[in-house]
Amino acid sequence: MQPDNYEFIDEMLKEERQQTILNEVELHNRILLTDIAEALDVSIDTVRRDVKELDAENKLRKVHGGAISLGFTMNSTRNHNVYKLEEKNKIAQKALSLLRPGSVIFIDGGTTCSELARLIPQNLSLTCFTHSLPVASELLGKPNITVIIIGGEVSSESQTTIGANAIHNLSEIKVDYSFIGTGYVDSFYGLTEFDWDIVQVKKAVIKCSKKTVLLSISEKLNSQHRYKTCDINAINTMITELDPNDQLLNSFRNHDIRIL
Amino acid sequence: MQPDNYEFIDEMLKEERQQTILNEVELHNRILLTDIAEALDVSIDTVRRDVKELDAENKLRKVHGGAISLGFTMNSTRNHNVYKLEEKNKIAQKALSLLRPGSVIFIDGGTTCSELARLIPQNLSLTCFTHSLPVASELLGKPNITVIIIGGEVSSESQTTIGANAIHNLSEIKVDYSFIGTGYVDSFYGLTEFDWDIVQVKKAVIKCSKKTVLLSISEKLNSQHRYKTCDINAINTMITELDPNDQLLNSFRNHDIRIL
DNA sequence: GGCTTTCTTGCCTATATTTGCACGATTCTA
DNA sequence: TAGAATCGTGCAAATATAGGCAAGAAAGCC
Repeated sequence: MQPDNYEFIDEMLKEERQQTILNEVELHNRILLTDIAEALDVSIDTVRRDVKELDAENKLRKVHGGAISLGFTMNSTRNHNVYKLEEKNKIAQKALSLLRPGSVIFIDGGTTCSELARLIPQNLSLTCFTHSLPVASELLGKPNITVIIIGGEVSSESQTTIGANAIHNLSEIKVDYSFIGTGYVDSFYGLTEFDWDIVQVKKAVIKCSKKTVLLSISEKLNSQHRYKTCDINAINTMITELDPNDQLLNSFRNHDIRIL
Repeated sequence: MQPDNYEFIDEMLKEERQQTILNEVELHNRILLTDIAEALDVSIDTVRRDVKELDAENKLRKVHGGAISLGFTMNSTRNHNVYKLEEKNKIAQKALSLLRPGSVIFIDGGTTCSELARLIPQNLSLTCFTHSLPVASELLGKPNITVIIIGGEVSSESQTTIGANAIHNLSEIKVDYSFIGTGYVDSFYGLTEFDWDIVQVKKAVIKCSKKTVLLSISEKLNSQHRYKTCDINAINTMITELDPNDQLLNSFRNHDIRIL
């Protein structure tokens, strides 16, 4: 989120401040307390108190570290993660450029993918498969998007469907692009995860996609964990918040990957 | 706010002063009492009294430290569905009494069913099927509940999955209880809906349930619409916010329905 | 005009609200 | 599980508020 330039007023009334916060939440769907505190030049405690009051009045929902709009979507989904939101926003912006009218795509779970879902423009018509509840919620408001949820048992941790049923359902579809996230990525070890069930689903996703696009913040580069989703070669396009020429991406250039 | 240069009048009448204050509020959307007091060269107490009177006359809204224009806050009242929330809560409370540890249940979409999902206690272990995203979200926080989403195309209006895929998925399961809502219910015409697709899904839900529980606010009693979900006899238990002996429920007593 | 009554205004004091800070508890991420 | 971020609470300083009081102005009455 780019902290907007608020009109700088020496003394802001509490009501004004709360109204400003509400406007920001409605505009961006979510805010960070720290951003608001800085933008409005008040202490974080004050913002925290304001948000708490607004929450009590049912004007928004307070979450750890920020607040989210309680608009039509029930993105009241538990803990909205606001970590590295700016980077994720940048990645999602780049990913948008791959979308064409009429495309059939899959969107994975995770905050970066949710951000992509959120940014998809109203006037773009798409068919979107997803196994992520937050992603489905983000997409629901957009009139030109057909949303299809992959059924199955819901993992409360990832808020996605997992398990045999989900994997089976994935085996019966074919999409043009899948946009997936990962816990860890390394040019040698490929994509890895902490959780076994998640790996199985991601494998199924990759299998049902003509092209696979990896969305990952640079922080995850050159890290690995226990269970392997796929080789790095299985990825067709890789998007980070970095400039494509950044040296941090050097080790990925030998592979047949498009880097955005 | 730059204190405007008011025409300096040695003795300003109370009426004039209040009009000036009103003008300022309309112009800037907000004022600080201290600014006004200084600008008009009267004591802060006088301004405070003026603003208090104007507030009582509904000309502006007094807040701590200042006043804001009435138009300023109007924009934020998006209707959030809190319609008849108390009744729905009462219904959900009654429905809770049907739940037993280990039960396998289905929960329909709609605000009454969401309320039921919200109220399910943390320590009750259940397997819950649902085709409603909001219901799934409510259940996700509860550690002892296995949540399974029925896959399919998502209807943005109802925030539930519908269509052939959802119906097929429902045909492959069997649950002890299903808790369903309805658009309209009448002892003669049965359960009816405005939307054809919704009806098809509800039929599939009823078919996969050993027992079907209808949750409906009394407002919907004795109303009907275009498409029929099922006869009233298909319902095993009916729950409204009314006392089970209420005369409004008389026409349902001839049928083999348990009324809670 | 003289008198009282009412209204307005400013000042004072006790109380309430707002705000920022400190510190331990809690939650989140890795 | 460790480290960091965030949260909640209590506290103190600054500011705002409510209500009482009194001086002065305005209005009504004789």
